[in-house]
Amino acid sequence: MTDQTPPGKRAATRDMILDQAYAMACQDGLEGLSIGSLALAVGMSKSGVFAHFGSREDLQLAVLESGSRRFMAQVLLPALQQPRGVMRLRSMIERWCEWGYTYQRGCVLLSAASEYDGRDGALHDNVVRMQAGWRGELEKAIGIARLEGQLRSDTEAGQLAFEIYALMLGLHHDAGLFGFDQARKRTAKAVDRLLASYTP
Amino acid sequence: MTDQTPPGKRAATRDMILDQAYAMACQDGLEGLSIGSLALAVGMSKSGVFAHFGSREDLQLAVLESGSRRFMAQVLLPALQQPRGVMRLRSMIERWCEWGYTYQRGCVLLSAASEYDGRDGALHDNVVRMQAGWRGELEKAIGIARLEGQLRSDTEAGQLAFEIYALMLGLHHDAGLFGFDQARKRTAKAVDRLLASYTP
Amino acid sequence: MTDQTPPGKRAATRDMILDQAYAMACQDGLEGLSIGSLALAVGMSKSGVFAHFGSREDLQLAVLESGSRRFMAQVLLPALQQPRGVMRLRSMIERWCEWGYTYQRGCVLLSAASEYDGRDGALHDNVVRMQAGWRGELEKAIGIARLEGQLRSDTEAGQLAFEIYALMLGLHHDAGLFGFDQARKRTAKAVDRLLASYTP
Amino acid sequence: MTDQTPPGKRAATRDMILDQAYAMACQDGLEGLSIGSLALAVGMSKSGVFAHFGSREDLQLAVLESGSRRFMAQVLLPALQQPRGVMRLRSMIERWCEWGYTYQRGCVLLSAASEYDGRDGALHDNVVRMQAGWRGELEKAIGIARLEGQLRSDTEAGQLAFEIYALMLGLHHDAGLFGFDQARKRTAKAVDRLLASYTP
DNA sequence: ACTCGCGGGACCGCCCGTTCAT
DNA sequence: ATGAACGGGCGGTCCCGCGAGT
Repeated sequence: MTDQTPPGKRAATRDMILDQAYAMACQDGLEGLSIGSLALAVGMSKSGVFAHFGSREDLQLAVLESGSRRFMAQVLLPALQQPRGVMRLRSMIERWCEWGYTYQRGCVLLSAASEYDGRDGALHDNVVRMQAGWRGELEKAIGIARLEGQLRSDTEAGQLAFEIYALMLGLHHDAGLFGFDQARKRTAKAVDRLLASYTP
Repeated sequence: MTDQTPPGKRAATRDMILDQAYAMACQDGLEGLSIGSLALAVGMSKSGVFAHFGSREDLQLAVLESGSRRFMAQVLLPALQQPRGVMRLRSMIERWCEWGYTYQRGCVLLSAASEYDGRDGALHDNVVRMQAGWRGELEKAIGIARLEGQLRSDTEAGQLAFEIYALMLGLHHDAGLFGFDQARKRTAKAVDRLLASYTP
Repeated sequence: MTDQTPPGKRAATRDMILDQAYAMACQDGLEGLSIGSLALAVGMSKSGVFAHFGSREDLQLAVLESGSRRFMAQVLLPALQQPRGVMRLRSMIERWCEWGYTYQRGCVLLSAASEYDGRDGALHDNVVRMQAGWRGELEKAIGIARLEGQLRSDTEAGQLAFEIYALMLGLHHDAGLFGFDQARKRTAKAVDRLLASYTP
Repeated sequence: MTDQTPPGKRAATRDMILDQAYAMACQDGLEGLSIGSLALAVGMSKSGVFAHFGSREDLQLAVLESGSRRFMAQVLLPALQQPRGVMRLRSMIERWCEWGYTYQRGCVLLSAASEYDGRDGALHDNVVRMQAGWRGELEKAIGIARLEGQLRSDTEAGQLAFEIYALMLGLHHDAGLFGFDQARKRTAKAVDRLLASYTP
């Protein structure tokens, strides 16, 4: 519990770096991260920053996972508090819409998907794993809603999850290029229409 | 007008470079373009390539515009041959779906949108302009279809265009991460359902 | 004398580190030693290792001296047990030939000689001192053998010691590049011929 | 014949760099070469120097080969002008003794031998190749001298070449540590005695 | 007393976009 | 359209010191 250097100094510093790195990656993508500029931003030396991660790729992986944890904490977990069914599904979508636009602009996970879709390596693999994981959560919520009788019994979870996902990509895209507000409204409308067409 | 070098030699070389650059950008994005590797690929010297564009950014702009022209030629123009109305709209979507997956994987324009959405500069501006232009074409086609009575009279062109766009993003996303075929099928289903819900 | 930490804990740790450092220096030379990899090899932290020596140079000096002590223990001391004269001299040479090739390949002292011959500093000075010391031992043994009448009375100790030394360098060189066995045989022949030509 | 950049500009610059690199490697060994300090020494930028070689290893290889060419030009070729037999062999040895101590101290080839004997890679391979080549030349000259009847008919070329080589190593070693002059004298004596013992 | 965690600063090899004279 | 060179930045490794824990 009590270490030799103040309790969690290392972890604290690492988290601080990671926070900054996450913020920077939200703007410039994971590929845009450079250890030098990150070090400058957190007021440390390059080697000091470097030592916490061991390699640039490991830093990127850490940022990616950090993004995933944040996403889970702010989107998935609160939604799981909601009652099962469409209400929970809607909550996931709702929170997802706000996610990334409260504090900063952009979402590392989505950017990462397009940055690493063509390549291979640890980054690619983890991106796929995370996207698949979250997609699975969506499908699970859809499945529950169908069981509850709140979605049509012939609803294909994969299909609906894909369409929801597409709308979020649309939101992200339009928000980046044309502004968040209009995109947000259109997304809301589209979600309503989408769910309506799957309602019995 | 007539130089010592054959009439269009310079332009021809430039086009050749641009072709290669476009192909490379499809894989690694506009930010992944490097003058050195491009020069290597076309068998010229770095400065030879460089001289044709003046700066890396201008090269990227040229590649972007080249992508746009290709897109117009392969997606928009053929669709405009189709009879006005939903048929033309469907043709646009259909061609859009295949675009980028016949010759190579990926679409520079879409990648560029996520690469430059947060930044500013000439690249960003041009990306926005092109996206807006294409979105406008979609909306125009939607408007015509509505006038023809093939879409419900309360159809908001901007909204529907947004939703179509979102589906294409979904296709692009899933194709990159989980494979083209399944993504293509889901997109087709979603498009059908989407247009159906806007049909009178 | 008696601390809170067991009596010779520090010295024991230091020796353990030194052993490892010596082994590593046999392979990569004194200049190839790095505190980081040494720490990794002995399972300590870099600063833990560092604290035992104060600087990289001091570590190198310690390794050098360690090499010298080992050499004295395995080559000089046993030879001094031999009866005075050519027999003792031959014993020195014989043991020298085997030295460094029983446990590991290479000899730190010889490598150090070529690593530091051009430079100056503490390392250089110590290398010179040790080489001179060992050369002196050779000359002393030669002098005794001459007094015993086993070498010609006009034998110059310095000259003969130089030639013996040269053969050992030849052995070391050829062993490293072309293999130990052939080099060993040629060295043996040369030593025989050399001593024969100095025998009355 | 007439290029756009002055005839041999590139080669001239490269040679100039190589000269400096060779001089530096004579002092600090091939492993001591660093592109930064080399660039500083020749008054160019790091990238300017780098571009001439493509990698540090290639630079080292170039320096190594440069050393070999110098050696051949200053030692082997002039000796081959001498009449066949012991005279030529002596000429090789004589020139070898002076080699490296007229302009600068030390010999890259010999240092390289001890730097790379334990490792593997292109450097090691080339060092072995060059050492073997030169050793072959020595043996060839010895063989000729034996055929001429100037060396005993039972002379083993490989053995004698080894012993000559050893003496040169001894010269190099002692010159570096204790001064050139004394080492030179002892080497001369030893060579005389060595050849005498192989003379019929 | 000894060891460690943590960080700094210099430097490394390498690659980038860019310029200028040819 | 080229060849030569530049300046700056990259990720990474090195040796080293400070402050604190056991």
